[in-house]
Amino acid sequence: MAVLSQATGLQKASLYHHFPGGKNEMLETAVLATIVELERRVFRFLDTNDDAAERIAQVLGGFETYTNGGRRSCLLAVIAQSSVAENFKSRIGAQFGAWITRLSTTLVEFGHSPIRADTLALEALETLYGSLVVGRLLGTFEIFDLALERCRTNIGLVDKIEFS
Amino acid sequence: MAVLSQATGLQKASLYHHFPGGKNEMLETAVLATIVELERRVFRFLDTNDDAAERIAQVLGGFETYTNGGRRSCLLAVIAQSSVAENFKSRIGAQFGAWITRLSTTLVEFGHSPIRADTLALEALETLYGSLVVGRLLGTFEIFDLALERCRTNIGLVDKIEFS
DNA sequence: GATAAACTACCGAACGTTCGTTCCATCTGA
DNA sequence: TCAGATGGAACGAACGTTCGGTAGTTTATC
Repeated sequence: MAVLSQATGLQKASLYHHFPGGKNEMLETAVLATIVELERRVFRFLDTNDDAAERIAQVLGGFETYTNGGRRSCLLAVIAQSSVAENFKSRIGAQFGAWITRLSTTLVEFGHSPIRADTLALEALETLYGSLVVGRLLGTFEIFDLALERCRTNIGLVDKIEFS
Repeated sequence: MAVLSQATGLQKASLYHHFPGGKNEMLETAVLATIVELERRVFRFLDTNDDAAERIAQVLGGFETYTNGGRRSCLLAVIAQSSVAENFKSRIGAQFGAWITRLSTTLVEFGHSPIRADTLALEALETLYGSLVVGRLLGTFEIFDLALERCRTNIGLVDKIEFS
């Protein structure tokens, strides 16, 4: 509460005016807001009119800006670890499932087989979130960009360098 | 404190007898114990007398049992996310740096180039920790085994299936 | 080998502090 | 004028910590 009070510039009593449900409602609002933010800054690009390659590239770029180049961690990932958010687990799970499905669909449109697309979509999220975690463990942010580049290569957005 | 009290079967006052430094010392002990556990159950295998392929396989298998097949998350990853453990960040970072270096050395012995080995070592940890996080986000543990298998394939421990 | 002294592990009870919450009064803008 | 936004003040509960005491085990002393 003290942190929220300082961050918002409001006293605790004022926070209770906006969130009568208390701590629980505040957390729920934060979770839903994060889902909205991820949709707006990252996965929204899957549904534009650009061609598949461009859409995938925008998703990856969106995730880079969303995490500020790996410097900022994702609230959903943080609370998914702790036991705080048992209530939100199914909501978050369904949302990520939908995002992965949409990404996979776009990967099929890009040219991959359905099975390969499913693997690549899951693999991409694992790589991105994994590099966020490992970056924090190591105390460096450089590995995030490497992971992002690896994603692009695996998907086929970047031509592999050939030594010929 | 209540959780620790219940988990240990000791009253809070007794915990303070064993950890006069209070909450801080308890967290520090948990962090150091986790590092010891990871060394004992996972990375210790890098320094046995087995050949390189066997050692790497044992490390991956050790991580699988350590996380109970992706069901249990790693304390270090959890606290590295939060701002709780600013004090331990450098300690954890140094430790993971050392582990990655040792893994990379073994990968060179296995036959990879030094540069490729560095990449593979980092990539392996990212994949494993990433699948832990994404598994929790999705609410499923099956993807952990897939990620583990992908690690083995990338490293070259498993022959790719050829359709001939 | 018996006795006292010191040490160890443990707990009940209390303490000040912070947390989560509520009530009520004031202020603001339409 | 009046609904909505804000904060001061208070409250019970939980947290983090300390203190004093008990029971059991070692160690030192004769």
